[in-house]
Amino acid sequence: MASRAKATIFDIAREAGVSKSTVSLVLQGSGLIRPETASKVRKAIEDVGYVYNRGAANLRKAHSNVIGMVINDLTNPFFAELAVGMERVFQSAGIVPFIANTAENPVRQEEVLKSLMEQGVAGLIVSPARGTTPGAFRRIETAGLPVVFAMRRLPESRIPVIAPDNHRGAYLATAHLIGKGHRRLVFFGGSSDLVVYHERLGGFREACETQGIAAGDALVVEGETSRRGGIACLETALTMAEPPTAALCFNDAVAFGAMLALRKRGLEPGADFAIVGFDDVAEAEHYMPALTSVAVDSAGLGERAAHVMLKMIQSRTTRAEDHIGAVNLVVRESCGPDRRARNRPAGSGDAA
Amino acid sequence: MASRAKATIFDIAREAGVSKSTVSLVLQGSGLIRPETASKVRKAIEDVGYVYNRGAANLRKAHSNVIGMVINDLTNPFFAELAVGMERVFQSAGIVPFIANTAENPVRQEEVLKSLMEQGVAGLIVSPARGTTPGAFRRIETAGLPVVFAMRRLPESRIPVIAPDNHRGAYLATAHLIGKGHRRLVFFGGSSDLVVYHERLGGFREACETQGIAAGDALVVEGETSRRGGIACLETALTMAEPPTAALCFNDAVAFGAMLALRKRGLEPGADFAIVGFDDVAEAEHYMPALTSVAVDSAGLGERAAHVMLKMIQSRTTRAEDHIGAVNLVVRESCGPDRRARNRPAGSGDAA
DNA sequence: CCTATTAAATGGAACGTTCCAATAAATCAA
DNA sequence: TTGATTTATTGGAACGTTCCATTTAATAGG
Repeated sequence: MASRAKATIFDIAREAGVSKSTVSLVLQGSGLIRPETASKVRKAIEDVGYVYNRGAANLRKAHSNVIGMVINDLTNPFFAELAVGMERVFQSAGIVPFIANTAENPVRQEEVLKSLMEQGVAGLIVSPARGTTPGAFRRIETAGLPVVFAMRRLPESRIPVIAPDNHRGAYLATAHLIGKGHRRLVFFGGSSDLVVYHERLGGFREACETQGIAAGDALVVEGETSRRGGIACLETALTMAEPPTAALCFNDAVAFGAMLALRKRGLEPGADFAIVGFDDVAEAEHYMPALTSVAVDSAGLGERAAHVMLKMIQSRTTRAEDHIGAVNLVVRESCGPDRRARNRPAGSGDAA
Repeated sequence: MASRAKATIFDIAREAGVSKSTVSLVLQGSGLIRPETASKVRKAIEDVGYVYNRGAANLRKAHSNVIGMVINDLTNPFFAELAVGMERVFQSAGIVPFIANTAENPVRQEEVLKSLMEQGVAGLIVSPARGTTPGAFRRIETAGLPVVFAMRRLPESRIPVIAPDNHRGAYLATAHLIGKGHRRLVFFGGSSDLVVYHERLGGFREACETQGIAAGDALVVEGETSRRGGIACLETALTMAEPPTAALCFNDAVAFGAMLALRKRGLEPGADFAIVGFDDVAEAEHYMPALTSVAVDSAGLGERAAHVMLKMIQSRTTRAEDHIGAVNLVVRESCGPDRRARNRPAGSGDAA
């Protein structure tokens, strides 16, 4: 049954006693073909075990039906959620998204992008790896391929971005911490080569300033954006002369790491040290203690990114509006009041 | 700079003053070309903003450099780890893996497989969705495309499988539970349309039998293989006339769910009810309490699957040996001894 | 019955590569 | 110098589709 060489439309044509053009028309669901002929052809297709060669087709057709999704860290559940959101909308548009992981490695990213382009994707949705060079997307842009950045952006790039309102999210979270009585705050994780980092840190700083926290009391500890990074950040923070009592973490992974490190030191997250995360991944709700976090609706952002991409492809443009998604703080159990504040007059003795 | 129509090797040829064949040769890194000519061509490639059309090339060449990775649940961190393992080895072989998610949906899976085939992938690594029909891979097999199943298998299929030793893993875990004094055990999650389920359940049952647990005391509660499934399983188990004191869970997600449900009822996982997971995802170690689980070395299995695939492609065969990966039980804090056993003579009064 | 119109099916060129066979240029042996 | 050999380069025919321009067949109008 399995003929050695793979079947082409010519084989189908012979089998069905029609011309290759007729077969092609049937394959495309054209209404020009008489129904009986069409079903005869369809039977032949089945019989010869035909598989459509999209590469050959794309040689003539303008655009393919696949779009590439380039993600910087597949093991972060956050990105899986993003991916799932995108898939929902692409599926109903008859588009197949292929996901590729860059593992936060710009070199790998380069390869992956190249490969995706060579494959003839119709568009690219990218969450760029840390340390991506400014020129990394020049090739793609000059090729006129639609690209949208999801979650992350590059400095001075004209590529549209779909991302949550990082500044506001961080502001909200920080204000919450301050409202709980904390005066010595720290920002954990991330690094300055990430635009998102500056946005979140900016929100953190603004909240500190408007709520009257002295600049010197708003600490910053950079680090990896992973659980491991969170552990490291906490260790660093606790060795400080005047250690903080609350942390806003770059993302939930960092927050989980920080909580873990607290436990290792016999401290209880929430009671002994307040932690707020960012992203609100599914785990946040189920953690012990449940993590207070800034919900960004990752699946929703994924859907949005997909829609924008669809529109770009359709209108064959490479430009689109940025979309800044609403955020909201989900308060759970990981940030109680500052304990020391309860034992002293509030606001006193905080400046170093 | 960005010429409207995309550049082809002819454009490069004109630019460099050579023939298209020369360009092709350079593109393939052939040693037949004089170095100076080659670099002249390479410059032209750069100048015209050329992007290689792999679809066109594959029309002549036997095989592409992309392999498809079809995963049933991208949000399960376990699969992300598997994917990462595969990527490591494919990368060094110059192969780009494209990941597609089926979200445990056989229809979606069908689409995804079709699309991947049409794209001309060189091979497929698949963790089949629950409820995959036996014929789902017939098309692919008759096309002679190499396929390997990872983690999951289909009943009566000749497709090679890379999976952990599920039977043994379950046996080990169950024996551990019994060793801790538990006599009323339950198996949580999964369903009988999964071969893995039967394997793990088989190990569970065998351990019960050899360790002298009455058949009636080895309970089974089927359910989704997710956190939510675990919650449901636990609820069901606790409403039983004579509830179990320990559970082996189908996977870690189910275990996390079960622990969560215990907490909701004011019970402490480990102390009040023993839980063992399966897969040992990264979270297991960091959970509260840390989850005892069967480690399967997912990244290692991913690497193995990739190697097998590489060999199949190379030797253009569609057959390969199954690979059953070693497992080991990682004991943490989620399963203490049976409390009741401490208050009674061991082994008495357990049969219903 | 002839012509105009519509419907259905078809042949051929094109898409961007690879690869083989052929040519052209350079080197060598005699 | 001539012919043989090696080294670089090239033209042309595939590869499996799509799509346009045609052809053929069927139907309708007069």
